[in-house]
Amino acid sequence: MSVRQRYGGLSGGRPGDRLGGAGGGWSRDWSGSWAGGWAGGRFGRRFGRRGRRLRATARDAFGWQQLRPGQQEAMELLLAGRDVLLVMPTGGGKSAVYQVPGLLLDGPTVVVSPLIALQRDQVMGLLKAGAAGAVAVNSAGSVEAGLDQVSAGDAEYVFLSPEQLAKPEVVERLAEARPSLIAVDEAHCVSAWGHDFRPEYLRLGKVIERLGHPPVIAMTATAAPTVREEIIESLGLTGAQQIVRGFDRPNLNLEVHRFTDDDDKRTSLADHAAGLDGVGLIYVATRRQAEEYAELLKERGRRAEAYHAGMKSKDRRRIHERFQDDDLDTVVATSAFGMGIDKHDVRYVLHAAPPESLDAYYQEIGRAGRDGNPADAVLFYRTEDLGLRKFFSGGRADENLMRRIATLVHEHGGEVAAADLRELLDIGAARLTSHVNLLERAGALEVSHGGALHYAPDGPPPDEAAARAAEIDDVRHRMEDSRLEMMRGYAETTGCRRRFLLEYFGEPYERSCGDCDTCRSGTVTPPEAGDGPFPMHADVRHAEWGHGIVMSREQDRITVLFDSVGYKTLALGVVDELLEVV
DNA sequence: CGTCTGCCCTATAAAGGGCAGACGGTGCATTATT
Repeated sequence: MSVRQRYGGLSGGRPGDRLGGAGGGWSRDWSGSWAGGWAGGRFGRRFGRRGRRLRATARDAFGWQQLRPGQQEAMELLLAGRDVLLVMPTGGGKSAVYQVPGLLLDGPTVVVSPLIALQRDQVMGLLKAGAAGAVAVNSAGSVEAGLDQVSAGDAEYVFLSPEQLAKPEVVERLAEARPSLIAVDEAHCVSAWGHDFRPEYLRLGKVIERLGHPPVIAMTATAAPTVREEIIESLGLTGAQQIVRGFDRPNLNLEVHRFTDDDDKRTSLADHAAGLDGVGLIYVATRRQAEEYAELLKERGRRAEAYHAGMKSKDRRRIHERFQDDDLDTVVATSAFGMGIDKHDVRYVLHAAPPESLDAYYQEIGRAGRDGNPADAVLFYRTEDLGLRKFFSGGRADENLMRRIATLVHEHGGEVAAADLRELLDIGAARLTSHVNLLERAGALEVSHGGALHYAPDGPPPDEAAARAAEIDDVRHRMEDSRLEMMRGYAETTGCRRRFLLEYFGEPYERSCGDCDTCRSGTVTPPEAGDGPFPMHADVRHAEWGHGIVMSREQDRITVLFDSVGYKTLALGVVDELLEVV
């Protein structure tokens, strides 16, 4: 399957909606979204009756006087039975998009949420609004009691983690309640966490099927095309409509400060942060750095605290509260601090090290300037800092282990309990799940409702299955490496940074913003006029890497997203013989 | 992949070089122990 087929197909369902070969955009849904901002209106007219019902419910049950076009469009699609992928900035009102239709549809709404803290916030908000019952089913409380509440019809909204949904008995209970809507919150976790950290994320597609596949909405604040594609594929969304609201945040001042020496960088960042007004965030790569930088800022007279997952949950909660209440100037954090931040006047987000992808970077700097006032997004960068990210993404799957798993299940011939396999192989649950996930994608294993494994009737023999699974894992790692390379590209580009970011997210932006550090310093070469040999978003074929899509063009180079190896930046003049438009 | 830690080594003695090995993020759930 080609990138274009996948992208085009993803927003499909209504063929007339696609731009047929015009080459200017991938689908009308997208072009309408990124150009339109909030100023829509066409959907309200098109779905008059549903729109009125939705607006009335929003007003009567939640007290919202108006719905934004992106919200209403998504809600109407859900009421019409469609699956939706919604990419909308935090603070754009993503929660409303499932809450309102949830009330109108007959049956509970299942909300998949990655953090217990987020589940708690959402439940409290809903109960406060008083619109309907809500319950979180997780290890912080009684799972049994929560499910009873659902069975009794007392909970319109049920919040669960993917781990709860990996338990067959939980899914059975939910299925009996006949859910009418499934919302997957923070859906980028599917791609970011599913493959190793929290492999249950990759099982959600099966869960959705088991729950009868009611309309599904997957929601996230930031996702590049490859990530969107992965979410849709992994969740098994059918004919999903993508609603992508503009990525551009003109009030964010984009800068990169480059260093060769780590001490210089540290001092420079601390001095810089100490001179900034307002409340801000500093992202660091390790827990230890969080402590160190917090100390440096305290020495400079700022109210700063570290935040990372190694701290007591009580202290973490306290720091979060103080941050919200302006009782701190700066929180110095690992990636642990982020989801659940609801603060609109964050004036700066500084990075002491690059994250693993531009998706993660944009997610993190997106926490600045939600109020629309100017805010700084400054990356303090050394090339060496990419090494740690490479390490974190490391770990290739173990082909031998996969061969052993496949062989065991194959020879057994029937249903094998996961627990038995774990004991037999002496490995942890996460390790088993991630390897089983790969074997499943290779078409060798199937997981039944009860959670047991069996060999796929038409599956390849164990050896071949393991090899195929290893190849799937390999492609993913190549993709991941290329995403890190794009992070490097952003940090090291002499072109317009805003353009680099937006084109990464698939928004054509063939100009310079005039406002980022590179534009101001005059290093930006003017974008190439006209079409050139490789137009934006053209399908191309490379002699070695096969099919790809042109993601960005500069005067002397282009960046192509290849199906097999991810992002590659190619020098024009050199590459012309190897690359052709197809 | 890069950095930090701890140890050995040298040999007027002290401090610093060299080297091997450890460590590095995100959270769910569950279980055993106070």
